[in-house]
Amino acid sequence: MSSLLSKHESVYRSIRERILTGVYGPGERLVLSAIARDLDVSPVPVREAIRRLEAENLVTFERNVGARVNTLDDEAWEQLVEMLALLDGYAMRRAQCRITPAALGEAQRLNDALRAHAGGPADQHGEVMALHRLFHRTLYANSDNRYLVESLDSLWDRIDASRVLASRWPAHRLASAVDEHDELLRMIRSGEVPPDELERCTRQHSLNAIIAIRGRKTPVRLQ
Amino acid sequence: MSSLLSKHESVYRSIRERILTGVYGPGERLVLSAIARDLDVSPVPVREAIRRLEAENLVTFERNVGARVNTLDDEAWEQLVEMLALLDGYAMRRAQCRITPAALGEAQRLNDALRAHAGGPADQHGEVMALHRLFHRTLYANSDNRYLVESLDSLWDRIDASRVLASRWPAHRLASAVDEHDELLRMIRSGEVPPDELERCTRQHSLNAIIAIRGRKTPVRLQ
DNA sequence: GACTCTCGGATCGTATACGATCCATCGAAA
DNA sequence: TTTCGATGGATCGTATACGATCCGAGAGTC
Repeated sequence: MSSLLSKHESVYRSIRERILTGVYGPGERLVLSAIARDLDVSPVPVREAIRRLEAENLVTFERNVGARVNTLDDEAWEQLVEMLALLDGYAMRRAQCRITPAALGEAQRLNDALRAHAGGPADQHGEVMALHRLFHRTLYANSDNRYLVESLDSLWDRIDASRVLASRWPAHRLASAVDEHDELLRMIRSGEVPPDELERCTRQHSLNAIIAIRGRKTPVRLQ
Repeated sequence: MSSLLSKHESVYRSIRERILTGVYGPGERLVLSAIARDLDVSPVPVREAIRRLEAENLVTFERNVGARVNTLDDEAWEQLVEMLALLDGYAMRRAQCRITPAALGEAQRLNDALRAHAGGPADQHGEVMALHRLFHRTLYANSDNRYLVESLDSLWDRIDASRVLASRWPAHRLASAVDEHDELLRMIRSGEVPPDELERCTRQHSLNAIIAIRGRKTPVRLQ
């Protein structure tokens, strides 16, 4: 008599899911006993799940106080997105000569779906964010480096959990992003763009998100 | 009446230290109850510690079977070093205009110490590895991006734990590495090397480690 | 001799129990 | 009124207990 998942594993997935979808928002307290009661397990597997989430930088745990969903201030958020730009740019470089026509087509389809949202109502941020993330993942999944893909997934998780993009992406940025995506797809299809150039452009595309969010508040000082 | 560290924390540090220094080698089993007895705690905090190490990719845990120190096959090792090359290259780019003369001097001193080992006995791999890691850390610590530094530290941990470098770095590689380090320091000091160029050279320096370890066994296929 | 089955020890998985710590609240003293 | 210290509830921290699972060893069968 064994369930497929250990309790600690299913608790881990539940909490993680709730953090990524915003059910547990940034800064929210995670009380072990309350979660245990809610998920109908004892506090022990909940503690294990929280430890994993702590190691993944999704929650912060303070001794004798408890766990909280991580919060990102502006600087931390920008540094994370900068990491994303770095990894995504390199992943695109690696994917350039490995990517299948099917994956390229899928990416194009996703970007077209994004474009359909560009003029639409601003209350569908959740769906836009999911499409955007999936567009990038469809491409970087072809980079053929397991750790690169894992790191990118993890970075996106942290960025999603912070709700910064979801709440502050300026509406006008979406149109530019979609155009940049198209340009990246063109570069890959052409097969004649030097790797350095493709990596540079992909990196810049992600860095543009930082500039867009900063707006005119602070001087841009990237690199 | 409180110790500075919770038991789970001190257990975590103990096990981690043993993995990084090779006391627990790759593939070695970590039996919870044995570790608990050894460190004089109950199995519960040991389990928490193992969960963290699992999330950090230092150990793998299999349900109802137990934990093992992670093993890296050649391909996995190369992919990790490739990540290291990517992050380290970018960190150097960011550090270029931030690095202090003191840090530069320290790096030079470390590299000189490395050179002193270049012709010496081959049985001091441990010390050479530590110096080499520290040389790079002294530079990338100036990159002013917290997550970049954390990721680099974590990558070095995993690479150290795999014992691949320690056991298979060809002796002749050290001399070349030391020369490349000098060249990187020169580039930073000159203050006139374009960021792209510095990043490219730093990245290549790390990739050279892969080529050196591969030897002539397999065709080199980077990027 | 090879295969299967059963059994038992090793090990993990989780619940429960209870002590330790923190912190918000409230009352007393300055 | 402000400050300080006491108090109690909320919450974490860890030990213990015991059931569940795995896996290897040995017996039994073909």
